[in-house]
Amino acid sequence: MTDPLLDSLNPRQHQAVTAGDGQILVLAGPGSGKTRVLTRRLAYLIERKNIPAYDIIAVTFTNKAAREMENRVVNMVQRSLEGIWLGTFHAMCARLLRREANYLPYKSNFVIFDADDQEALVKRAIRDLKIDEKTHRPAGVHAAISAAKNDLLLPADMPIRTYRDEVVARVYTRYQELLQTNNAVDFDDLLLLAARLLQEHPGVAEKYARRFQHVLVDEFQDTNLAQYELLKQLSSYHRNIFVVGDEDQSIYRWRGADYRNMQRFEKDFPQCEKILLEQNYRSTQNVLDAARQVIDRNRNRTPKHLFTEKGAGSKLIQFTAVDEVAEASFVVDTIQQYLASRRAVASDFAVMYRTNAQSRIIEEAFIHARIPYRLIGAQRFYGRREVKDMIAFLRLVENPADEVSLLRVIAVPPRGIGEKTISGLQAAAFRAGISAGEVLLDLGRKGPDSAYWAEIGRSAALLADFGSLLDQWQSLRDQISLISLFDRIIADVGYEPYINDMSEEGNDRWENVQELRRLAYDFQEKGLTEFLQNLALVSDQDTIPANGIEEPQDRSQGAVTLLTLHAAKGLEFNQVFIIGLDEGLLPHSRSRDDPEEMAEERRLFYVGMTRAKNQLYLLRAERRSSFGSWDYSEPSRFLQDISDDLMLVQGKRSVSRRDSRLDDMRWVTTGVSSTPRTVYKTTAALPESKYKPGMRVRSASFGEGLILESKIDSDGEETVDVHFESVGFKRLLASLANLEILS
DNA sequence: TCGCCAAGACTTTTT
DNA sequence: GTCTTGGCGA
Repeated sequence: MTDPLLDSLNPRQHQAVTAGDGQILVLAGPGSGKTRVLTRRLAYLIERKNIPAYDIIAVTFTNKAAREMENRVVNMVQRSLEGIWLGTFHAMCARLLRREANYLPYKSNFVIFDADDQEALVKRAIRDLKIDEKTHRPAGVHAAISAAKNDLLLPADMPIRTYRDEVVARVYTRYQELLQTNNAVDFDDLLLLAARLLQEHPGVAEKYARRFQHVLVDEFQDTNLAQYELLKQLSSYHRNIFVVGDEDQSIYRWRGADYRNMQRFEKDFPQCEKILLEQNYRSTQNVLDAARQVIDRNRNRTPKHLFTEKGAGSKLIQFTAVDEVAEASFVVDTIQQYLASRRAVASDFAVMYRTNAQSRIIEEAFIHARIPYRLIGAQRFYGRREVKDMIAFLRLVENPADEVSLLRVIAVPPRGIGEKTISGLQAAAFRAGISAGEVLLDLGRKGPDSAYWAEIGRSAALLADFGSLLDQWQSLRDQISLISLFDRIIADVGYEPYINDMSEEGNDRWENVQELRRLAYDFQEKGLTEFLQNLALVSDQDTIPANGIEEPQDRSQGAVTLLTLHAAKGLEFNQVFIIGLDEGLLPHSRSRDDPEEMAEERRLFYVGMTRAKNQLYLLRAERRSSFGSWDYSEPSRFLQDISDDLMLVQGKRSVSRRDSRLDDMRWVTTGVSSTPRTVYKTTAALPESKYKPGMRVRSASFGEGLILESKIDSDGEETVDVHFESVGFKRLLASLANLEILS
């Protein structure tokens, strides 16, 4: 008899799924069936061990992973999953905190501030304390506060060794005060507050620890101290904790993740059972061997010997392009060749890069070649102004104390409320000891009878108008549906004509608002609070369709996926291009001086490599344009770790110089012809430029300098980039500059 | 108060 | 080259 739960598992997977009670540590290499083990384990506990779903907590890092697990388990078990705690760390913590809000200085309907809100609030804290914003950048201070929170440190616990530490501690203190008055928490607080709540209230900790007979954790290598502590607390009674992870895929150090939690786990639970999953079901042996050559240089890890039954497969291909445009066109040309020969469809491909900024050139190339692509991440939807505006209106209805949202929309669209009026409102709120939102509501309800009317003076009527709108929305909130509320807000403030000026961009903006409205549809039942929490906790990862399920669409061929290496974790593609294998980019220059950071760059590359099922392309460019001039770079050190027998090195494309007339031609790849040819550029037909890089020149106005670059545009006009000793970089028209050639 | 323009900063990864 | 910020005029 075959058992659908245990069917087709390899011996190691089987061992993990059916492991007994206690602490289980599964070291799962890439492509080794990690998700499968986790979902089967969950199903096994419920179905075979008769553990009520209610007594289980399973945590992941992304909503997508949680959803995927849920969907799979639902299909495997007869029983209902009702009552299970299955979700992301952040969502599970939010649930815990809302339930136990009476132990906290927050109301249970607190809002969750996203990255932008957090930075705005840090900025405000810095200004409140009259600290210089230039020397203490809000982003940097926020990063320091976030790091402290991930290490479970409150402002009072901050070690102070330098003046900077002292500044950070003060801002942190003020920042927390502001969050509290806004009835808001940030991402890190969700973890920190939950962990500390359990630490400080043994009664509460025991309640949850007794309930959760089994704790399951995905991506354990990415946990930070707060998460680790939380898991320990939750599993402290039954002591059944099942974690799955891979040190080699830990890529969130900068977010406080510590892969050594894997080792800490072994120390904290010496009797734990450790299971190694090494059989890979994704990649060819060549890809695995190359990946291993890269990752084996890291220390402090459990060596793994990934193997596959797929066979060697084809060699990796390395290509050196002359610049980032040539790099992009190699990607596009190669994909077109596959598509033309019908050996692949667009969705088989992924292009991965270290920094989001690299996506633009690639995007342009895809647009020109008319290959459909989808871009993951880069805040493209939730970061949009119009989307944030609408969310801010909704958050204000939910929680008028949310001053960040209030300030965001109080003058949107412009309604005569400016800086002065706002500071008057804030001053009145401060004196009354209540939030600005409450003052606004009072003005709206009572008009001239409000105690604040006279205090604020001239502009009180304008504030009262907006306050009255807010008041109406609040009372409508429980009477009408979420969608109706949404529409009502748009109508009341005249948002549509404000953002949609009928231009193409205006239409896009309005489309985004409509998209948000569609998202609200799914929360008609669950309500505003849930909708807002969901908006705060969705990640870009969550927009990637689940494995195997293609978007219901149009282009039956799907689209090429463009994404950062970070976003690639957990995914797989037939053909993978990793671009930008240059020193300074991958590994990134910011990791240069820190061995731990460098090791993480290596892991990041490893994660990217192991996404490839069949073919892996590694690309680099000898130079890249960075605002104005060219950056030249060496090949990434990681390339040198891959042995010659695994990799084919291809010649570079011959473009000797960037020329604006070629920019138009560059993309003229022949999409219709059956053999799309690479367009090779030559310099033969070009008019000679008078000035050449490296020449020394003298200018009447700037003195002596060195030619960095020279190009001729379509009118035959020559533009030169010169570095002058006196004034540095200048871009000049050769015909006007009258440069004298010295050498 | 608001919109326009110029100068300046800016590129690491994101729940 | 692009996005944000701040200053200035209407």
